[in-house]
Amino acid sequence: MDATRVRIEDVAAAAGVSMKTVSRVLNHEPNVREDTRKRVQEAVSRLQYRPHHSARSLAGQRSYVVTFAYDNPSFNYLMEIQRGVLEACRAQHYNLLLAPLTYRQRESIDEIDGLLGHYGSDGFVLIPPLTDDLEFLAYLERRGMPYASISPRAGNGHMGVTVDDRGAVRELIAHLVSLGHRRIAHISGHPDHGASEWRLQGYRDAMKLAGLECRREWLSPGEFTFESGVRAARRLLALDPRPTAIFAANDDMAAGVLRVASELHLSVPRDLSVCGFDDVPIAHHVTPALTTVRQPTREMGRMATLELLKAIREPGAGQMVAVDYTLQLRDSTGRAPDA
Amino acid sequence: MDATRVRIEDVAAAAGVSMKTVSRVLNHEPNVREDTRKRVQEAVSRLQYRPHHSARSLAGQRSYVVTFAYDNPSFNYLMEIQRGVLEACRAQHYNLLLAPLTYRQRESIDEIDGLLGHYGSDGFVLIPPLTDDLEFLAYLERRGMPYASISPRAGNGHMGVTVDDRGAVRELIAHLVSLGHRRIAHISGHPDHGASEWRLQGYRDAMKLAGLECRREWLSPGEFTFESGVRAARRLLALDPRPTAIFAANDDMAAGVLRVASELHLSVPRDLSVCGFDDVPIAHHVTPALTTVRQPTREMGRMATLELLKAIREPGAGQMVAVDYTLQLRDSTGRAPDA
DNA sequence: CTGTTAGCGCATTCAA
DNA sequence: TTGAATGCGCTAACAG
Repeated sequence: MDATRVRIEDVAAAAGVSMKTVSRVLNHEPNVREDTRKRVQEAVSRLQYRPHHSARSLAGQRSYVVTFAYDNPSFNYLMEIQRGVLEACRAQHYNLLLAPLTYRQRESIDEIDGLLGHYGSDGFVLIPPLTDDLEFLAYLERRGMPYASISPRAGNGHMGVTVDDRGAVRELIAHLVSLGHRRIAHISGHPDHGASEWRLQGYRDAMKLAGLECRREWLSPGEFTFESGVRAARRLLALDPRPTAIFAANDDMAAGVLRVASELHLSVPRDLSVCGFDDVPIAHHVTPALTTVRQPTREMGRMATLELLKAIREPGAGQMVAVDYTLQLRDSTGRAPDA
Repeated sequence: MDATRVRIEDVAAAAGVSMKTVSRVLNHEPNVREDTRKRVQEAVSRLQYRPHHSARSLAGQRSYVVTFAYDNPSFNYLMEIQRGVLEACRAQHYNLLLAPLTYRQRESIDEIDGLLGHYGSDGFVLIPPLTDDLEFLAYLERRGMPYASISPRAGNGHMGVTVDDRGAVRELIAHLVSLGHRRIAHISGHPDHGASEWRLQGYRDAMKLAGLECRREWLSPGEFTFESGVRAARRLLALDPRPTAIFAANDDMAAGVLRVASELHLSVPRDLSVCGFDDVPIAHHVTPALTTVRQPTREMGRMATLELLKAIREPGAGQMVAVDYTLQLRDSTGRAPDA
C-alpha cells in the first residue's frame, strides 16, 4: 500500500548508527549515550518514523494489544470504562481488542482462546461480573495472562481499581434519613456483581446506625436492568404502609422506579424519594433528575489499564488502587411526606 | 513465551502438503483440490491451529484492521453501531481499531495519521458527522483508504448504508395528524448531520400533505442533546396557542421535552404528544415510553462493515445498501386535547 | 493444482 | 556503549 514507508534502517542510516541503537532509543532501553540518543530522536522526528506495529509484535513476541472483556454490561457504564481504557492504551501505543462475551457464557473460554491465539493479547482488563467468574480467571492464570480488575470481589484480582461502594451507600441513606425518611426500601442488584452485595451492606449499615427497622419486605431483588427496577417497584409500592424512599442499586433500576411512580400518580419527590447509583447519563435525563452516587468510571478504566501496562512491562508491578466516589444530590429526593 | 505454538509449518507436515497450500486453504484462495482442502482443514482443527495475526499482517502487507471513527456521538447510537461493526470484523478475522475524534476536530487528521502509522488500517467505517467532514474524506481518498459510511449526505460516500429518514418522518407525522393534531412543532437536529435535514424535510412534506400550516415558530433548532431538547421545548411550550404535539429529531431531545412538560405540569400524552427518532434504550426507559422510529442500528454497523470488507478484498466491490425503518408507537402520543 | 524461495520490519541474541 | 547476524510466522512471487 505504502511503498515509501520509513523503516528503522532508514533512521539508522540518517543518524549514522545501527538499527539496534535506534531500537534501544525507541524502547527506552539503557546503555545509549545521551548525544547518540538525541541524534536518533531527531532523525526519528525528521523522517516521521513510525514503528510498524506488526513487525514489532512479531519480532518481540508481544502483541502490544490489551483485551477489554465484558459481559452483559450497562451501555453507559461500558462506554465510560471503554473510553478510559482506550485513553491509557493510546498513550502507550497499545491497541485495544474488544471482547464482548455477552451472550454465550458457555463458549466464552474457547471463543476467547480462539480469538487470541497464543500471542494475541498481552493482558486483560475486566469489569464485573467477569471479574468474579472463577472459571475465566482460572483460564487467565493458566495462561500466565496478566489482568486488571475493576471493582472485583475481594480476592478475585490482584491489580486494578476499587471504590468504597458500601461507604457511599451509607452516606446516601444517611442523607435520606436526615430528610425525615424512616421507611426506606432497597432494590438490590444482580447477585453476580460484588457491587450488589456491598450496596446492600451499606444500606443495612445505615439503617442500623439510624436505629431504623429493616423489614424484609423493604428489600426487593433486582438485576440492574430497567425492567427489573419496574418489577421491584411495583412490589414495594403496593405495600401498606408504603415506603417513603427507595434506594435502587443502580440508576437504570431507579429510572424504572420513576416509571412506576408515575403510573401510580405518585409525585417524586413529594410522595416518594428515589435514588440510584453510578451517575450514568440517564440519571440526569429522567424526570426528575436522580440523586445518585458518582464513581469516576472513565478514570477507573484508565487507571486499571495503566496498572496492567505496568505489570506487562515489569511482571508483578501492578497494584490495586482505590478511587473516590461523590454524592450527587438532585431532584428525586426530598423531605419525607410524613415528616 | 509459549514454546508450543502451532505454526503453519506444523499443519503442513500433518496434512502432508506444503506451507503455501495450507495458506491457500486458510485464505479461501482458489486452485486447491477439494480433498486436499479437506485434509488441510482437518489438520487445522485437529492441531487447533490459529494463524498469527502479526505475522500475517507483516507478510501480507495488510493490517487486518478496520478503523471505526466517530466524533461526538450519542452513546447509545455509538454502542449499537460498534457492536455491529465488531460482529462483522470478528466473522472475517479482522481486528477493530477505535478512533474517537471526539474533542479535537482540528487535530484529527494528524492524530489519525499517527495512529495509522502505528497500527495500520485497511479501511474505515464512519458515522455522522464524520461521514460529511470533507477534509477528513479528502484525507482518506488521498491515502487510497477505502471507507464505508453510515447515513452520509448524498454524494459523501460510495459505500455503506442508508435509511429513508424523510419517509419515516412523513409516516410519523401522518400518525400524529390521524390523532387529531394540527399544531405540530418540530425540534431539528444538529446542522452537521444530514439526518437533521432529512427529518426536517419529512416534517415539512407531511404538514403540507395534511394541508396544515407550518408556522415558523413551530420550528426550533436543537443539537441532538438532551439539554438542547429542554431549551427548545421551553420555547415551544411558551407559545400561545401551544403546540399539541412535538416531534423531536431524536430520542435524547424528546426526553428533554418530557422533562419540560413535567415541569410545566403538562400531562403526556393527554395535554401534549411527544415523539422522537432512533429508538435508543432511553426511548423506553423514560416515562411515558416514547413513540419513535426504529432504525436497525446494529445491523447498519454490521452491513457497512461487510461492504467495506468486500471492497478491501476486491477494490470497487462495496455497495451502498438501504435498510428499513419501523415505527414504534408507544405511550407518549395520543389524541389531540382539542380534537 | 502444488511447492520452493525470499523477504515483510523489527527485536534479539552474542560478539566487539 | 555499540553493531552484525539470525529468525519471529506468514504470504508473494515464481517455478514446476
